[in-house]
Parts: sequence; C-alpha cells; structure tokens
Amino acid sequence: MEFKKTSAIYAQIAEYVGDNVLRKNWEADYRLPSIREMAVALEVNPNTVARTYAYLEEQGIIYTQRGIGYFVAKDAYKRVLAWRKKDFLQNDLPAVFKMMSLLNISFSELQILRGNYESK
Amino acid sequence: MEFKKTSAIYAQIAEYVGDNVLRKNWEADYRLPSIREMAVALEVNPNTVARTYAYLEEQGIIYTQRGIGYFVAKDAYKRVLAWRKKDFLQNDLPAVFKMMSLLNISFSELQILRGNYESK
Amino acid sequence: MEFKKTSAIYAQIAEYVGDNVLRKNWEADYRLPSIREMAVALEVNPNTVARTYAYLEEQGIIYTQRGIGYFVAKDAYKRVLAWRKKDFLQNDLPAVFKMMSLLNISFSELQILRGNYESK
Amino acid sequence: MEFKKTSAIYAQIAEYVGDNVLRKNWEADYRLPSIREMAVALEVNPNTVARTYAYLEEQGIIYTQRGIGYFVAKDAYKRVLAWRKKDFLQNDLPAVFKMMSLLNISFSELQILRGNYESK
DNA sequence: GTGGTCTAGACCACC
DNA sequence: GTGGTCTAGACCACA
Repeated sequence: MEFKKTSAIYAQIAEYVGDNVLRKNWEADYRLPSIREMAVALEVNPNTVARTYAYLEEQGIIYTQRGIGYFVAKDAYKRVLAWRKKDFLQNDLPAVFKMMSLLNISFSELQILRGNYESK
Repeated sequence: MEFKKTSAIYAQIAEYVGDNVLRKNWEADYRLPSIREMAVALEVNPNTVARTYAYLEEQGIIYTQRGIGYFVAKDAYKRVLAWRKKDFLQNDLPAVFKMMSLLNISFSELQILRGNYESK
Repeated sequence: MEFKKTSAIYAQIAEYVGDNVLRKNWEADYRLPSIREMAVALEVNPNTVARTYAYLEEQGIIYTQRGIGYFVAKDAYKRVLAWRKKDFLQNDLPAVFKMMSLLNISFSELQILRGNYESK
Repeated sequence: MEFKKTSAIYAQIAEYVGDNVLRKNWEADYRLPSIREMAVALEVNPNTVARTYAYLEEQGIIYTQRGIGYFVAKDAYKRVLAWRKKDFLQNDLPAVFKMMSLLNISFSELQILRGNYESK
C-alpha cells in the first residue's frame, strides 16, 4: 500500500497562484507579489517561492522582467484552465465517480446536492 | 496560508479497510489480516495497525476475539457507508463543486464525462 | 479458574480524571495537566497519558485545543456520572450483594454501618 | 498515584477456598482437593497451591494430616466469616459508600436495586 | 511550550 | 500463533 504524501509546498503555492488567475483576481500583466513579499505572507522560505515562480514560468503562466518582477502571462488563464482541467478530469473526477459508485449515490442525487451547496 | 496535510497513516489504513467492506471483498465475520501480517504487508509498525483496528472497533465496524483475531462486524457495511457518505458530502463534494465553478464545467458536461468513465 | 487482573494503567488514569470531575475539583473548561506533566507526576510514559486523554476525548469528557492543552468538557460531569453509574450498577453492586449474602449481612445492618462511616 | 496491582495468585486461591466454606460446599472435616489436583484444575504451579494451604492452615481454617491431605477445620466457617467480614467492612464497604456519595445514589435507591438483583 | 503521530521493541494473557 | 498494553524516544505542526 502506498500512503498519500503531502504534496510539495512549492506545488501548493503554484495552485494558489493558479486559483487567483482562474478567479480573475490576477489578470494578464498583473504584477505578482515579489518573492520576498510572498515568502513573508505565506511564512515560507523565499527559495520555495522562487521555485514556484520558476515552475510557473516554465509553464508559460507567468513571465519575468529582470529587476522588476513577475507578471501574469497573456494566455495565463487559458493555460491554467487547461492544466487544472486535465488534473481534475484525470484524477479528481474518476475518484469521485468511484466513490459515488461505492456509496450508491445516483447522479440525480448529486444534482440535488449541488443545488444545496449553491444556495449557501 | 494553510498547507494541506495528508491524513494520518492509521486513518488511511482505516479507509483501506472500509473500502474492502464497501466493495464486499470482506463481508460479515470475515477475519482481517492479523495486526502483524498487516504491518508487514503495509510496511508500517504493528502499533499503527493496532491503532487502526482499535479505532474501527470503537466505530463498531470490526470486533475482536482475544487470541484469535479481528473480524468484520455484522453491520459493518451500514456503518462504513454512513461514515464515508458523511465524509464525501462534507469534504469531497464541496471541493468538486468549487472546482467545477472555477473551471466552468457545467453539470451536463459532468454527466457526459460520467458516461465516458462508466464505459471503460 | 479465572484470576482477577487489574485494569490497564490508562484506564486507571481515566478513572482518576473522572473522580476529579465528579468531586468538582475540575469543572468545565478547567485545563488538565499537560500530557508531559501528568506523565512525570504519575511516573508513566507520556504515550500512556496520551492514550487516556484520547479515550476521554472520544467519550466527550474532555476536549483538546492543539498546542494549548486538554480541557474539561461542558457536560463532562453528566457524562462521567453516566459512565461510572453504569460501572457501579453492573460490576460493583452485584459483587457487594453477593458478598452480603455470603456474609449473612442484612440490609438493615448495612444501613447502620453506613451511619458509622458518615459520622467519621 | 499508586496503581492497583494484581493481588497474588495464592491469595486469590485462598479466597476461592473461603468461598466454598462460606457457601457450605465444604463443611468441617471435608477433605480438600490435593495440592496436585488443585494445581492441575487451576492451571497453577503446585508450589502456589501449597503456599495457599500453608496460609490457610496458619489461619486455622484448614488442618493437615501428614500423608493424607488437608481438611476443613471445625471452626473454619466462623474464622472465614470473621476474616472476610473484616475485609468487607474495612475495604469494600467504605469504597461503595464513597462511590454512592459521588454518584448521588441514595440508600433507598440501593434497596430497590437490591430487589432487582435478588429476583434474577 | 502544546498535542498528534509514528517507530521500535518488550512483556503479558489467551488460544 | 493472537491481541493488549506499556515504555522509550523521535519528529511534526501549532501557538
């Protein structure tokens, strides 16, 4: 049996950035908090944030202007969406359907539950 | 920012046992692997498995016969179902709905995806 | 012949805590001695005290605040009373009545003895 | 805190013999099971039974005829009664009254409970 | 400092 | 062999 391990902190920070892009809090060319600011805010080592930013830059989600800072890329929304959608469809959703099957929860039940959450 | 932690190993083992009950691999009065066997198989300390079994016994999901072993309780299925359903509705489902909202995935889309998974 | 065993240490500590609640030495929201303090005071391993506290928490008799300590629950008195009353009626009392029968002690005699103890 | 320790096995066997005298299963001059028989029956080392018999002989509850066996003494009943009564009055009863006080159980309640047990 | 978890290894009683 | 308990010592997150 393989036990779940806590995902790396840098990856969790990447998700946090992605969330802000998806929610359109941070749109194209928005300047991200500096590595140092972010590190303080999240109570994390600056190197960890640097790693996150480097990773996001590789993915084409943010870009850097040396000496100025990091900015949200033009097509960041599109890319984040693709990235997260892939994750969701490949990992989360199958797990949910599997669980629904085990728990004998029908799809119509799900629709009702969905209504409950939205009304909150 | 609060980082996600994995649940404790003993709790993950409890889920594993629960899964086997839900899948009806292990039915009422089925004898669980002994604490020591399980510990070797999962490569954890026997105390950790003992903790899992003690926890499940409290929940009325398994029972013990001293010197013999642990067995699946009569109404284990019912209890596991209630336990996992509560978890699913309180934790997993809200996360899924939130993600669907972020990713702009509609409910009808979900239904189609569901069909794809089932046909596999 | 089945020889009498003493109850586990962690259970005896639980009784000790219960006594303090029943005597109203420790009332609602009273902070229990920390696991380590208690372990030193009772000369047992911290794990043993931790086990006691975990057990009492499950029973709803105490609650925990991470990083702070354990506290007596609001309805601890009620719960301890129920717990101990059940024990008393099921175990202690039958033994006493059996012994009275063996010793030919009548109920009225008991009442007199009771008076003697109270006057002390 | 002093934890309860299991009382010595030889003492528990002595209680067992005493019970049989009190119940008048074993009356004056009744021949006790031999040390070996008793040891086998109780799954105990013969030395332990020997210790019990020696102890009971000291107390004048049994007597021995070398090469024949152990027998219940003439005034065994009287002596056992005195011995157990002392124990009961000094140890058990005060504990019970203390517990009744903690649990708010009145004497009249006790009388009712007594009726319940007797009818079983 | 606090509790929460895990490992390692031991001893006991029961079967 | 089984489970049940206890000790010793470690690391983590929270405050």
